[in-house]
Amino acid sequence: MDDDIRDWIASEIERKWQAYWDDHGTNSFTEEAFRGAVNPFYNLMMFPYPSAEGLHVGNIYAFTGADVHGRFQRLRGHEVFEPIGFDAFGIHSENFALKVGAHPMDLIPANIENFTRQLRRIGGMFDWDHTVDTTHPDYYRWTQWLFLKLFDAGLAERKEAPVNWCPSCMTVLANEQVIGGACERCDTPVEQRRIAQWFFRITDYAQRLLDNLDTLDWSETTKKAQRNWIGRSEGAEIAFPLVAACDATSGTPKAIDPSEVKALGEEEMLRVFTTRPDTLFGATFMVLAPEHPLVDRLTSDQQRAEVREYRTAAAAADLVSRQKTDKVKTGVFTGGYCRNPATGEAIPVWIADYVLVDYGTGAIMAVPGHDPRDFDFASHFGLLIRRVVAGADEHPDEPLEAAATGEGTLVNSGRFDGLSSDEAIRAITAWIGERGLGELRVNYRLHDWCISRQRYWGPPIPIVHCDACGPVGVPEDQLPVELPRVEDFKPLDDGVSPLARDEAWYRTTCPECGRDARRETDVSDTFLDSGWYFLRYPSAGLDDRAFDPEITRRWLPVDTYIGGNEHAVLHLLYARFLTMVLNDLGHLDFDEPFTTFRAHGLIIRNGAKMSKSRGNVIVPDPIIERYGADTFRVYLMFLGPFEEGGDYRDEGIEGPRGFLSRVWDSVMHAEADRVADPEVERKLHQTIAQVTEQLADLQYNTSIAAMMEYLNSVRAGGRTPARAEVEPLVVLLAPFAPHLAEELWAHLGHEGSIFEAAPWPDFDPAKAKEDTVDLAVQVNGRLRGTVHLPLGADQATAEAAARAEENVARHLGEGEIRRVIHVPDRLLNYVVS
RNA sequence: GCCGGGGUGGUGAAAUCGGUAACCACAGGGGACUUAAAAUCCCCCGGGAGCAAUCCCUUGCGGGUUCGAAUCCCGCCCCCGGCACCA
Repeated sequence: MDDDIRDWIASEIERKWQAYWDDHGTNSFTEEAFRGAVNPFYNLMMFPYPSAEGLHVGNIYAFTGADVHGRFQRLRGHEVFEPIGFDAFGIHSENFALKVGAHPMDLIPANIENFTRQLRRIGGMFDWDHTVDTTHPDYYRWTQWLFLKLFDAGLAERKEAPVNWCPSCMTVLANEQVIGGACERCDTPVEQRRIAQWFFRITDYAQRLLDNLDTLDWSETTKKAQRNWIGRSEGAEIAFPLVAACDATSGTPKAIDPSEVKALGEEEMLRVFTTRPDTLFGATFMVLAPEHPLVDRLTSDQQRAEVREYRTAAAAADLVSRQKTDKVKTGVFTGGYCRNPATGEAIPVWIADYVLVDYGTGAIMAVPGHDPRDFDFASHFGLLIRRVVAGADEHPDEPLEAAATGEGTLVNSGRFDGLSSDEAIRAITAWIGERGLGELRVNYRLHDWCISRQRYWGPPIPIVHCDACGPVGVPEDQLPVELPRVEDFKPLDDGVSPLARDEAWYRTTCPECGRDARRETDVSDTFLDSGWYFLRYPSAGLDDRAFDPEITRRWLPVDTYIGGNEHAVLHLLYARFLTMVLNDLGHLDFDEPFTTFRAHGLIIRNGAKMSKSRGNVIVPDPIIERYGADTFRVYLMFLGPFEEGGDYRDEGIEGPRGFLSRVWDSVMHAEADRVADPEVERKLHQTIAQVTEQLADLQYNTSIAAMMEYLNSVRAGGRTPARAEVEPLVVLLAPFAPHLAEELWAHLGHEGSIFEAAPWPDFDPAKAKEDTVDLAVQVNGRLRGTVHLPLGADQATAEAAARAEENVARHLGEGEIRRVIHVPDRLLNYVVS
């Protein structure tokens, strides 16, 4: 029975050790040990959404990679906290419930039970005493508390805003949830609607979110994604005085009498943001977003009908077609003019949907000579295009055939002619700044975080609307505002939350004045649930506060966070923002939640990401039943670099299976009373060095390869291993194959869990050191032989040996030796001609 | 278009402070054991020439630097992911 790994693999030994861990609390802590942890390590992985389908291979890949890291840190002497939980609120669960005609309150517990079973089965080192379910009132009570903290701090505000509306899901989507103008979930084109929504003022934190990135040990791709998302740009805000319409039929700028401008008054300004204030002299017209508040003021009677028609069309247009960048530019002239503060010319004001209302000021100065979009627009409508920047070989009055976006010096710009663009940015801004018409300014693409959802399956936003007092926060001692069980939770096309149909629930009294009032009937975004769960884990179960200050100080920030890069901007940015807010409010003494973040790669099968629609999904359970969790874990980690993912091939698991089988066989038959062979011992220490170094860096595939190579040398020629040769291997392998390692550790006569008892093998450089090397011998850079030499042999020794090689000698005979390059212990290269 | 990551045998992939390209596996071929199969074990396995020794070619393409380039530099091509009318 010892000889065949299949006897233990599929069931008994793995289940035996899983039961052992539960019974002995191997993966959890006593209260005292938890609070008093000396060398704590918080190992976090992104918690799953408990779908009806169960864990998929992608989940298991991510969790295994994180678990290997946690188990490694534990064997290295840390007290490792490795929690798991369930992100169970949200539209995904709600839509699934609607589809199968069930209630999420009934479905979720069953899904969680199934997930829990699967998570245990894969042998994760999870602390089941500190788990979290975002749909449980004990959790979302504190999600609501968090909302109130932001509300009290003035960081949550209600405003009517154009929002992305998915007509299929019938809900508002965050900008982040709109992918290419369509709903990220159902691909339905998104429409615009104006609804009063709750927003978190994440834009207040834009610069800090950007700056702190430099201090974080995160995957570079993730940091870059965040930087792009925050989208800082430097430029200037410039005010263009409004002037009355002169000749509404003309689209060309015309000089205007200064006295006329004065008479009209300059108090009314159209403000624009530009990154190119150096091109101000080339601004020959203005463009407002159709929704811009000044459109009515600017529109002349003559143009009114046309403007109204365009605005109506723009408002109705879905965002997909509106955001198409390759369509012909559209727009209409308002009949209004502004005065270019640099040239003094009156320039026409247009509206067009290529200008976005929610970026910058919602208006631009159009510089068609040097901006491709403005060039397209001007060409299409016959507006003036003026060159104000010229390259070294370009004439100032040379006509432009396309927007010139390159560097150059200023022309047609009055006293600024001849300055470089860089110099002119500061000079021109300062010049118009003297008249109070401009200043340097920074803009961000980041938008405030809309957290309102007109849906059912989420935590109610803890606000009461009172006619007298306005929106009032629910007092903390009345939390949670429980989500009622509503049987008819299907969203309707009226944009009203399902909770608004439950009058008994929403009717209440104002906490401040006691008069009749109405509860907020929107629920909050799932990203709020997941934005703080890592704070709750260590304090899970505490019912008097969201998180305990002492425990939090000891365990946070998170040491290592592992998850998918699909959350690079949404989840990770929100979590950072909330942490900063809690830091500012004195609830946390750190302002970045995740010291180290690593994004894992994707599992590819048959050339594509696994998905149901592609039909290339692997259901993990049967594989685990057949091969065991350990084999599956090793296989997944061996596929390719963890941070890059890999191709899943069904036959590939045979390699790891055979490897574990040979480990088993080698340990079972090892001779206890023999000392290690010196050659094998050398190899062992080289392996210890490599595995130790690479595990710390999540380089799992090469660590496994190193262990396989070592085992091959242990078993070379069918020799019987000595115990001293294989016992350290059991420990090295334990993070990957924890059950097998436990069983073999016990077989070797040790008491207790390997993760509690075993020291990580010591690396001894002296023992790893080779005393001979194979030196490559090249002639003119081509390999002509190798010579076996003592380590550290000098050039004379190396040359003597090299010249004695027949093949080397032959090639040296071809010419005269011009040069000899000797890299000790690596190579010898003769340059011959 | 912009920003990341990548392109190496039949396949997954190693090797990147420039120094023997292809570790470790999978698939394939051959052999041992077996009545047979499975399992297990051993050998071969980038391409070409050669009986062999050995030689030539090969890290997406084209140049360059260097005694020496998968690795560094310049110019391209392709694939994956993200962002995208953000002024």
